[in-house]
Amino acid sequence: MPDLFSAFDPRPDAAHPTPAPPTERRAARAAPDLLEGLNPAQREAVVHQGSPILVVAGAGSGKTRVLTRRIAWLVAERNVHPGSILAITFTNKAAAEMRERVIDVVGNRAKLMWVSTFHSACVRILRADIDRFGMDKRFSIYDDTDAKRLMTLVTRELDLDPKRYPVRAIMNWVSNCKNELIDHESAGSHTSNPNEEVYAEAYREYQRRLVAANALDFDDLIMTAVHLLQAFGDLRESYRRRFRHVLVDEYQDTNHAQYELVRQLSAKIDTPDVTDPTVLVDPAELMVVGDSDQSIYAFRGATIRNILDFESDFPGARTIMLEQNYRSTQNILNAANSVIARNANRPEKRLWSDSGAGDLIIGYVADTEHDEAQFIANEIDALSDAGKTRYGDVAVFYRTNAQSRALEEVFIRVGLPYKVVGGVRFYERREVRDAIAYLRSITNPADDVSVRRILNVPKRGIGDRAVAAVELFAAAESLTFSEALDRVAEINGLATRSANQIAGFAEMMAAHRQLVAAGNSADEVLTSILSASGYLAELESSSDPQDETRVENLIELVSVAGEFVAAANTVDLDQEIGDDETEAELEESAPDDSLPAFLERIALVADADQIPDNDPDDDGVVTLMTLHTAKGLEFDTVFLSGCEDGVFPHMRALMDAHELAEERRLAYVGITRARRRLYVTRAAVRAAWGAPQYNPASRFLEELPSHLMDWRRTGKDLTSWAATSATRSSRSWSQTSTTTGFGTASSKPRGLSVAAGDRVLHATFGMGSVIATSGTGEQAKADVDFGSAGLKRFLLKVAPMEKL
DNA sequence: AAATCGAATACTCAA
DNA sequence: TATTCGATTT
Repeated sequence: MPDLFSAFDPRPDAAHPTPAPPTERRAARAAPDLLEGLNPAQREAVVHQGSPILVVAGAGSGKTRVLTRRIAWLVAERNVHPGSILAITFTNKAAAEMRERVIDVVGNRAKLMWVSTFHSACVRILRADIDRFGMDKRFSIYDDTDAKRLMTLVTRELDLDPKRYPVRAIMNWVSNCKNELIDHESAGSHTSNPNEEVYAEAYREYQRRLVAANALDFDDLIMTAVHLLQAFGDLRESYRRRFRHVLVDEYQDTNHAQYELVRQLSAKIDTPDVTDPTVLVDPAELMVVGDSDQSIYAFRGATIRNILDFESDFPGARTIMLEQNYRSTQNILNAANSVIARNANRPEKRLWSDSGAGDLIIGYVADTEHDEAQFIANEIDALSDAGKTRYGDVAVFYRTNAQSRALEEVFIRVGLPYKVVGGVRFYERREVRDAIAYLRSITNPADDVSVRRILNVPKRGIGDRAVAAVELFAAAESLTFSEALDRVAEINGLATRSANQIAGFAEMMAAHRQLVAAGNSADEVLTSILSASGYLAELESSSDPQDETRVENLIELVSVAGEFVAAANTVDLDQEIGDDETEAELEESAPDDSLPAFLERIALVADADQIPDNDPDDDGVVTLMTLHTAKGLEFDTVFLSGCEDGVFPHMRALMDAHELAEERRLAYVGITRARRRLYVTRAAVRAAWGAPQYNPASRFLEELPSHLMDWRRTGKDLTSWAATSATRSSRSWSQTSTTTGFGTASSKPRGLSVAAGDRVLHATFGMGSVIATSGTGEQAKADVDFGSAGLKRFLLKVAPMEKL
């Protein structure tokens, strides 16, 4: 890979604003087009030269447009070589779109750009040079589930009490370390309590096993890429020479590791090549785009520090603000502004639009989540019948994936076409994961987690005892698990049947590694292993109806692989690459339909990559997704469902000011996705884990100016049973109802009845206020906020508590 | 070694 | 509610 970089000289970057255009025609056409329709601030961002630049882009202010135009401008006007551009986007889909649009303007040479997500870019860097850290270039990428499995093994080995040290907690801690670029060796010195000493030890062992399996988890992708650049000057230099322009989208959601990566790539070149004066010594031009009000990924280490401190991080930096919104009506913007204004310590910023006030925001309070879904379905139908919108222009948002169920049930019943984005993901289904584990075992035999997953799937009679014997042998001979399998004849204490089965398994895997080595494409290898392993046969002969859909999913996976292979082998014949590109460059974008390439692709698909395309020729489908997934998108009509305290904002955010601020930003993101129509809905009663939950109105609803609202149904309209404890102000309701549970009135007369909004006095925690109630009868519980003492949940039957 | 059943657990958000 | 885990049985 480094050879490829030196195979071309980046052309001298245009110091002059209007360089000689490659062809007269292109320049004559492209130059005016690229700035057309941009406001002055946008225009400035597009043509800015030299110093680092931060574009503060409010929601809907046309930042994607700015990014795309700027890249096109760089290539068409400033004669920048496409291969020297690195653009980081948030999703692969966004990357693909941006690439397409630039190709439209400057032609196929644009394919030489790196337009990708942080993770894809890092994988690319690692695939090229991770062997310098002693790892194989065919490393596996472990997702969250794989990582969790591995960590569970670690805790078992270290004999940690899973109650005291939950796997989840350890993983979060490790993840935080990696986001801060703290490796397993130095983690021990970053501990502040005895618990963390244990975490650090688990980190060390986890990492040791990860390396032994020749695997990286998601956080490693970024951290290891940064470490690679930090460790090897020549590598660092070659990337810095290569990338003359670095552009980063959604900068507010970068974490420390990502920030450091950007810095590494766009830093000054330390050792200018004095022998060749044409080699550039200036650092790459850096442009980052973001909006601190849309920062919603703190839970995975994102810090708005990066955007707030940009000017001090990059001396001489310049900031451009984009405040004009081209997306939404003024009513929607005012609503968004009014909500986000409640967050403390934010730089003042107000979006404005000249597209008119537009419709009022429609609010609806439903009795149950099903009624809420029914209202949404009815509204969508009515809008569609009236010709006001197409299904494809409508989206329904919710805070958590679980909320999609009620919506789906109703949408199916009324026949409303929809698609759920995210949630139970395709690649997380058992059969798909099994198939992927097979593929990973083939490409990366050291991948213990995958090999062990499928060793006895389908059943081969290789049980725990056999696995233990293999493990023992592997440890004694210091082999990987897979290598031990290959030498099954030497293993003692193995039942003959098991030994035979293992030998057969090892042979099968070896044969498939041959297939890959012989250059067979990903879909061929997949098809072969599914039948050779007997996996498909077992599902097909099963009588369990669930297995039918499993077979369908596997067929789907095969066809995904087929499409991948086909796409990799597609060459555009109608557009030719400029003659100034060398063979080496072309080779870099050469088709790769191999199995490792396929695995890499599917490891990094994001939820947002699955969003249905909006084909103007048909009606499309309604899109259902979480608020997080909705970031960066826009729809004519948006439903913000589940606006209830405890749901949105989420229960776990209620006690912490920072988390609450993040939830509010999430609300801001949700509201600003809407172009013309915004609905906010909530349900008084919602089933959670089987038991009904009564939630009060979301505090964000009160933050919407009432003159912008059109309430179709309010808390006062609730059916009486649903109104029970559902509203903050309805104390009278609660006294009539909750006491009697369901027909067991006499059994527990001492069960306290409370409603959200009630004040209570607790024997140990003192005074608090009821946030929400859940369960009925004997199981009735209440969540009470005691201020500094925190939020507690009580079983009302036994809680030493009285109502005030 | 595999199948079956009941209990426990889990729902934030995600590359 | 739905899946997963572990213990128990065959």
